[in-house]
Amino acid sequence: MRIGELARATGVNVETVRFYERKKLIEQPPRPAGGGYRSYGEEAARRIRFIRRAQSLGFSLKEIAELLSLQADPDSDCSTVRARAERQRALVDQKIKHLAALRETLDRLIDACPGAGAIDRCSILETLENGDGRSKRGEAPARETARSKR
Amino acid sequence: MRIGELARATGVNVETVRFYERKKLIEQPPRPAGGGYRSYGEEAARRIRFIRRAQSLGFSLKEIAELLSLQADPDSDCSTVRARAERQRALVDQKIKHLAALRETLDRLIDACPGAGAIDRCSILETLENGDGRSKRGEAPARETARSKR
DNA sequence: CTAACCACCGTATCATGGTACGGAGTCAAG
DNA sequence: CTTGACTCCGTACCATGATACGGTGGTTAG
Repeated sequence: MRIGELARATGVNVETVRFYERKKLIEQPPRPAGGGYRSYGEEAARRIRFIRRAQSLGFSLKEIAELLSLQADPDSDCSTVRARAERQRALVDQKIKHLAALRETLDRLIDACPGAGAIDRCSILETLENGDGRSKRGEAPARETARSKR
Repeated sequence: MRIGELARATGVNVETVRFYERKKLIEQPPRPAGGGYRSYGEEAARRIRFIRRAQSLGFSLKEIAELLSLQADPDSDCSTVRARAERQRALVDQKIKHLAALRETLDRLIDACPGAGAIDRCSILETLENGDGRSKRGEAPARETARSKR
């Protein structure tokens, strides 16, 4: 398989394949001596599908790289992988809780809104202006990139 | 108030204030003629708090800019704001559903995992390899940046 | 008056997950 | 033997939400 075929077979962009190579998520096959095109095997396709499935479970590329190296390491144990999955589940739970609280607040705001009338008496905007959206002052927005204190 | 005081008062970084200015979320006061420091009023502080509160409800800076311009437009109606909030709620609902499905899948995987044993018989990795994680082939990972087809 | 300390400003960098581009090389068909 | 399709490669760019840096200039206390 050449790279274009691989990309088509796995439903990703050619550039994405190269991107994964740069990120060491898949191995770049050597160019044939004397020049020519790289040739990819089924292994590469399986890797890419692995990556996409893991992404769909919410794993980041970094975490996926870790899963892949666990997979490659004969000394690693299934319990390690399981622990990763559990950590991921806990993160997902956290996010769900956060979103549920958000939803609550939005609900309250929407219910309190008369739904018509001049903008300067909009209860939603007023709440945003003056607070009492039950959020701590100066609260950091829930970012994806939560690299703990730097 | 000078910028540092404003930043302290609102709990954000000075650079963040400037960043919001560049993004036109808050107005940059003119420098006094003849040089000197810009002076910020309570208005600026209210704006920044507005932004942080709206962020904590899941609005992006772009959406917040829209809310702010609605607020500034005397012809706009409360119903428009309400509609934004409803759209936001729908998005939150969608994300919650997505995460709940994720959680389900992770749960199944974790339950099926023996929790110990050689990595090459790990059922979690196997599922990622061969699929049946109930996800459509070639599924796009749920990204935040969902700019519809380009 | 001068040392700290802040403000100003443009630009660079971070992380995340890609996508795009341009020029050169390769390959197969006509 | 040329054309068109593809590959290769480095680098640049997209969005998102900041944070950092360095040089210059204003301000204020001692």
